[in-house]
Amino acid sequence: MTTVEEPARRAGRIRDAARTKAEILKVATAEFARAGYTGARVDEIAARTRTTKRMIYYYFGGKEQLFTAVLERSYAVIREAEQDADVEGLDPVAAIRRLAELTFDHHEQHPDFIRLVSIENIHDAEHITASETIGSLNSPAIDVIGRILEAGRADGVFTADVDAVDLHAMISSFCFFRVSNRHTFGALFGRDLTAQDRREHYRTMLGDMVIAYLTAGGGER
Amino acid sequence: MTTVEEPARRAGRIRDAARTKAEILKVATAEFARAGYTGARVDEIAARTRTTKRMIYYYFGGKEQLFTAVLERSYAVIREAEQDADVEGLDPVAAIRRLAELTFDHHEQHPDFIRLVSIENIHDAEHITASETIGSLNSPAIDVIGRILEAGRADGVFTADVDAVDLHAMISSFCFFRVSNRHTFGALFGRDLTAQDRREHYRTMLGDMVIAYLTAGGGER
DNA sequence: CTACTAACTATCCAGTGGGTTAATTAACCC
DNA sequence: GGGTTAATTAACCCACTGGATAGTTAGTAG
Repeated sequence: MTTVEEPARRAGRIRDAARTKAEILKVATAEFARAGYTGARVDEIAARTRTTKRMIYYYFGGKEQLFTAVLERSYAVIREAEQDADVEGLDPVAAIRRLAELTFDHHEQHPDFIRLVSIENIHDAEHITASETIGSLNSPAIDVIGRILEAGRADGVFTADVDAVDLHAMISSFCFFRVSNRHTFGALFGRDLTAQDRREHYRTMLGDMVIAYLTAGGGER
Repeated sequence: MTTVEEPARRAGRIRDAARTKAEILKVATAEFARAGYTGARVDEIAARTRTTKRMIYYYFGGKEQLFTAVLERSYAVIREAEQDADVEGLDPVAAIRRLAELTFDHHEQHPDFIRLVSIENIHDAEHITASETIGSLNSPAIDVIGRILEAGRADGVFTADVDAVDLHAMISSFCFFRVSNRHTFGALFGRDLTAQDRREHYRTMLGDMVIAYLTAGGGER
């Protein structure tokens, strides 16, 4: 009724390349995390965007490149978070525990990122490997751990023979597994690793484990 | 050449339901592990089998049920392996270390299983949850750990306040992550967690970590 | 030897999904 | 304000994919 043509009008048809691109990335991140690389549908991503499918190909080239872009952005977010990790001024033991807790918190707060990493591993990390922006710059977390380890050994409190990368692997494995495998673990053992009333328990457990390992008498083995 | 007709002949056209079913399962396991649930192609699975696609639907009903069957069989294999874990007669510390090493070895030897579990987690463990054969029976590993923990606490060597399920999570997380995330970890930090010349290093590291945690003075935190 | 059933093969189909072609329009430059 | 380009839309394409239909043959019971 009323004024004839132009039904509803294409409302927000304002041109903003940056915004459109960012919106596609955001939606794509959620969709890839939800359904996996193959399971994600380009049409579905487009539908949840204010743009069309063609825009995805216009800006990213294809599904594969879109997924790579999603990974690149996700890793960039993490790196930023790691930059903010402030453990200066703490003694080595407290610093490591703090860092482990930060890792724990970060994994908990970004389940979508965990899923993307799992998905990328299913695909043998081929996108990350091909990407130039991801593989190059090292994680700041490694440097921080390295410095704490050094200080701890100088103090004589850390006796374990590990380097920063391996310790990072140890901490990450616990945090990552708790989120990534919570579904199968819950189904198999009837225990929700991410239940809120167990959160502190696991957070403490992680810190205890790492510190115990680092400060162990060195007698065992 | 030689005898005319019947080119090669449908050689092994012998009827054997069990063998056909087993072959489909075997091929499907590899294909799902390789490409993920959505990425796996029923046609491809059929092609790698001595049978046809129709047989898959004949025996399993559909792609979804086939994947569930693959998971069920994979978990059954693990359970069998866990049954064989012989740690009787060892003192608690040695027993736990041995069990951790067995877990380590098993994860290393079954990367396809790791991938399947990762894939199933991406799908929120919906297949396992729906399956009747998997969720029901508990893992024998939990019972073994439980008994060792009890003995260790009775001896006074284990001071940590953990139960069997959580300790299993701790051990599994390290072993699982090392295999499941080796690609992204390698790409990011330039370290191959599954390199053969590092194998002993990580195996020892795992045992040290778990024992240190269990026997820690309990002073920290 | 016949009849019957389980195991198996060949072929087709409708919907889907990544990608494309081509036309349109907003913004920016001078 | 005319022209150029970047951003955007609409419609189409066709290989692929899970699944289905229907027909065939090996084994076996009587």
